Amino acid sequence: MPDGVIEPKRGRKFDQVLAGARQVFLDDGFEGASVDEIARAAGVSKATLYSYFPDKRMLFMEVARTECARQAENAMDTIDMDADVAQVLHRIGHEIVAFITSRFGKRIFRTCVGESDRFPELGREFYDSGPKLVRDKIVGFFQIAIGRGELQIDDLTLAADQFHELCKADIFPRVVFNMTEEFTDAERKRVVDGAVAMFLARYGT
Amino acid sequence: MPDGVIEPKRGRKFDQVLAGARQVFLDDGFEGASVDEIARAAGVSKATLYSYFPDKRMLFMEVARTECARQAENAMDTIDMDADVAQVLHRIGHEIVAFITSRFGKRIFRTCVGESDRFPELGREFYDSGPKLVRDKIVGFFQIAIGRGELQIDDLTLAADQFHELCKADIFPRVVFNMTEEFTDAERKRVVDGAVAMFLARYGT
DNA sequence: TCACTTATAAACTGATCAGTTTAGTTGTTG
DNA sequence: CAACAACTAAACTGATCAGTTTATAAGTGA
Repeated sequence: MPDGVIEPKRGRKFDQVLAGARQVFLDDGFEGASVDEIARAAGVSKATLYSYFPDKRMLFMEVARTECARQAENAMDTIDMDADVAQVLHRIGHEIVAFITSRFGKRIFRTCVGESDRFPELGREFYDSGPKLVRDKIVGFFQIAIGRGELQIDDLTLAADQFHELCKADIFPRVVFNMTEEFTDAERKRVVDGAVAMFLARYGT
Repeated sequence: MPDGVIEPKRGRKFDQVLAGARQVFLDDGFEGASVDEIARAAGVSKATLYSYFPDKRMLFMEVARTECARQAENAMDTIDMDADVAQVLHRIGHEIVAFITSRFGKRIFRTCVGESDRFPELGREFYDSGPKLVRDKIVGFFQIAIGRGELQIDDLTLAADQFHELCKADIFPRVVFNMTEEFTDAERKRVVDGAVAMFLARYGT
């Protein structure tokens, strides 16, 4: 066995199952998705699916974990922490808005919340692999900016949480209660500009 | 038929059914609650239950509507709009935190979010009979305070939404992702004080 | 070719649950 | 008492669905 490459976890169809599951879970949520449907979407038999994953929940967890990490990473990696404070906040704000209004963001949030009773570890799993990373990144940025004398903050984590929440004003309830499908650039700008202005009024120097 | 009193909607057991449904839905959510369980909790036969409500969804809607209105009303009615701005904001902030950390708040939110696919009108129903009322109340207060020269706000609804979101900083994710059961007074105070300070830094005169 | 692994379709099991039906009980009113 | 309404327990229907089993096929490596 040459083992030059990391072997695909088990069997050839592992990724195929995951991809099918991702699609169906994102369309239908956890309870809404049937395993037969997932198997069909994955182009795989149900027996094969169950040879990779012990049950539906574990399959869902795998999908959620993988996707969250992917999303949070490449959202935050695009941001240049050396830029002007207002500019960085604008960029972060727009990333946050983009996430909560995205298909994936809506879906994963809804499912985590809705299923959190029958699935208690899911919430924390999601939080740690998504929002938490973003918060840490924001706190890191605050420290840099404070060092530069551009911000003045005593409670760093509170400030990060406040900024995050500010970016959800107006938009979040409309998303979460299924009241608006798409948001215009103007709507996004209004909220992010408002968040940055408020944040700087409080913590700017 | 003397009709001196408004007759109880239909039959004697209407309220009994509603009370049972309220209890079980609040414990188990919509999908988690079984109609048999509701009937048992209400001390009523299933047939009787179905003589009052055409199906489970309508029963849930009735419970949600009734409860939301009740909650939103008596939360906001306790607030004296003539007091000092900072004081009013503190009171409103604590009411908001109290709601989102309450058993009812958690439960209704989770259910609305989780069920919003198979139940699209539920989200708006909830929003209109709860958060919307609060927002209108806050906007009303802003207008008074602006008249008094104590606040300076151009986009009133955005400001109201911002304040609402600020009061959820830190607490909301911990509630929604099932990470914290109870919050101390210190935790609540930290968030509400932070929200008021930030709000006044931006909009205070 | 043989042995082994991985896959497949399809039938099956067992459970849950919304909503209906049935056959009978209770309470009220005239 | 008779008629009627509201109510009851319990069985039933019909559907969904997670997870298993069976019997079979296809690819691979020695």
